[in-house]
Amino acid sequence: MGREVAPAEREAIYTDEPASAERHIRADAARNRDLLLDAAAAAFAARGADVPLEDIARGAGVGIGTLYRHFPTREALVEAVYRHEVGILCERADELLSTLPPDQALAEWMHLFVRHIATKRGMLSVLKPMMNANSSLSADTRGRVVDTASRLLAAGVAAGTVRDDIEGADLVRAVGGICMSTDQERSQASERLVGLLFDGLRHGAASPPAAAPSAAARDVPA
Amino acid sequence: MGREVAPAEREAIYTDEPASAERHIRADAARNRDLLLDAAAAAFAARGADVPLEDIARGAGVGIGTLYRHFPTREALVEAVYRHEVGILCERADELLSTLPPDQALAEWMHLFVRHIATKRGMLSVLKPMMNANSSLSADTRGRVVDTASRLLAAGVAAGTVRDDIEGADLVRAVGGICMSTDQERSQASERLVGLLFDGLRHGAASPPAAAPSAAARDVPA
DNA sequence: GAAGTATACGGAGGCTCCCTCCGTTTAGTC
DNA sequence: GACTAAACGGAGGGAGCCTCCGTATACTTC
Repeated sequence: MGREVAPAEREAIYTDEPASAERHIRADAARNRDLLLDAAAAAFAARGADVPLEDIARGAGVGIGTLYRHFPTREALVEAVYRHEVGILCERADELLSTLPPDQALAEWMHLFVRHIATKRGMLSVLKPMMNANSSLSADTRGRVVDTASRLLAAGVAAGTVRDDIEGADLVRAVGGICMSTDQERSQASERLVGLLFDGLRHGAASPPAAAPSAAARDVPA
Repeated sequence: MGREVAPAEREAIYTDEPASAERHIRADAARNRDLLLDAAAAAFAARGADVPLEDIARGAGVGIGTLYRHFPTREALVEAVYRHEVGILCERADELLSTLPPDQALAEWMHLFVRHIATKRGMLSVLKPMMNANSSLSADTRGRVVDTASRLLAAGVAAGTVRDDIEGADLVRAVGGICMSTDQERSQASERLVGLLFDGLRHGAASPPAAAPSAAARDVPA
C-alpha cells in the first residue's frame, strides 16, 4: 500500500546528512545530530549497545531531550549510527581511489572494512535482530558496501593490477566471513587473513605491479 | 571432563527438583522454587522474556528477595525454567507410555512437544543467545528430548505400529522445523502438520493397528 | 515438646535508566 | 533589530533492578 514515509526516515535511507531539500533544517540541529552520531558510535563500540542514552547525550555535549528529538528510540539511533558509519566507509573509498593506485586503494579499503566490522561488535546484539526485522536496513547497507567493493575491484581490473574474476559481493562475503569467524579480541588475525585475501586478488592480474611486496604468504594456513 | 560443577549448577543439569543428596534444602525453599518456576514459565509465555521480575515474584506469591536468592540473574531464571519445562515434557512421555499403546503415546507426545515449543516463543529472544553462549544448556536439553523421542519411537517399533527407519533426532528436527516455520499465532497449522508427520510414521509399520483413526483426522477444532 | 540455630523470607529503599514536558534559547527571515 | 518557528536542555516522575537486614520458620538436639 502507499505507505507514507516520514521525512526523517526517508532521509536516512541513503544519506545521513539531513536532506536539505526538505523544510529547512537549522544548522544547530544538523550539527547536534552529527555530534550525537559520533558520540553514539564511539559509545556503542566501547561499551556495547546497552550504554545509557544519557551518557551518549553527555558525550555529544547536548541534553537528553535533544537526543530524543533526533532519535526517538534507541533502535532509531543504532540504525542511524550504522547507516552513517557505512556511509563513511564507502566515502573513504572515493578518497582512496583519488589518491592511491587502485590496488593499493583496494588494500587500504579492505583494512578499513575490517576495522569497520570490528567496531560494530558492540552493537551486534541489537543490530542483528534489527536486520531481520527491517530488511531495507540490511539491503541498503549491504548494497552500498557491495557497490563500493565492486567499484574498487573494477578500478584495479582496469589498471591491470587486480584479477577480474571476483565480484564485489564475493569480496564482501569473504571479508565479512573472516571477521565473523575470528575471535573477539584478536583482530590482528582478521587483518592478516584479509591481507592474504588481497594477495589472492592480485594473483593472476593482467599486469602485476613491478615491485609490490606481497602482503602475506600465498597459501592459506590451517 | 574433570570440570568442577557447583552444587546448584549440577542439580540443574538433569533435574530441577532440588538435589536432596546435598545439604538439606528446606521444604519452604523447595516449594518457593517450584512456585517461582511455574510463575516464571507462565509469565514468559504470556508476556515475553522482558517481564518484570517483580511481577513474577508476585505471581508466585513470594517476595522479590526470594526470587533473587534462588535465581541471581534473569538468565539463571530463564535457564532454570527452560530445563524445568523440558523435564516435564520428557516425564510426560513415561506417563503416556504407561497408559496408552505406544503409537498413541507417541502421537500425544508429539502434540505436547508442539505446545511446549509454542509456549517458548516469548523466551526465545533471550534463550537463543544463551544457547549459543552456554553450549551445555543446548546440548543437555536437546539430548533429553532426542532420547525421549527415541524411546517413544522404539516402543512403537517394538509393538509393530511405527515404522523403524526414523530416528529420534530426525523426529525432533522435523517437529522443531515445522513449529519454527509456522506463523506465530496459527499454531493449529503446526498441530495439523505434526499430525501428518505422525501418520507418516505409522505408514509402513510392521502391523498397523486395526481401527485406529488417523491422527490428522482427529484434528483440532477449526 | 521446648529451646536453639541455621536457613530462608520479604519488601523497603537506593540506584540507574527511561522518556516527557515545557520554559528558555537561538537560527534564520524580513 | 525585531520577530518567530524551530531547537535546546534538563528537571522530574515512573519503572525496573538488586541489595540489605530485620523477621520468620524449618529442622535439630536434648
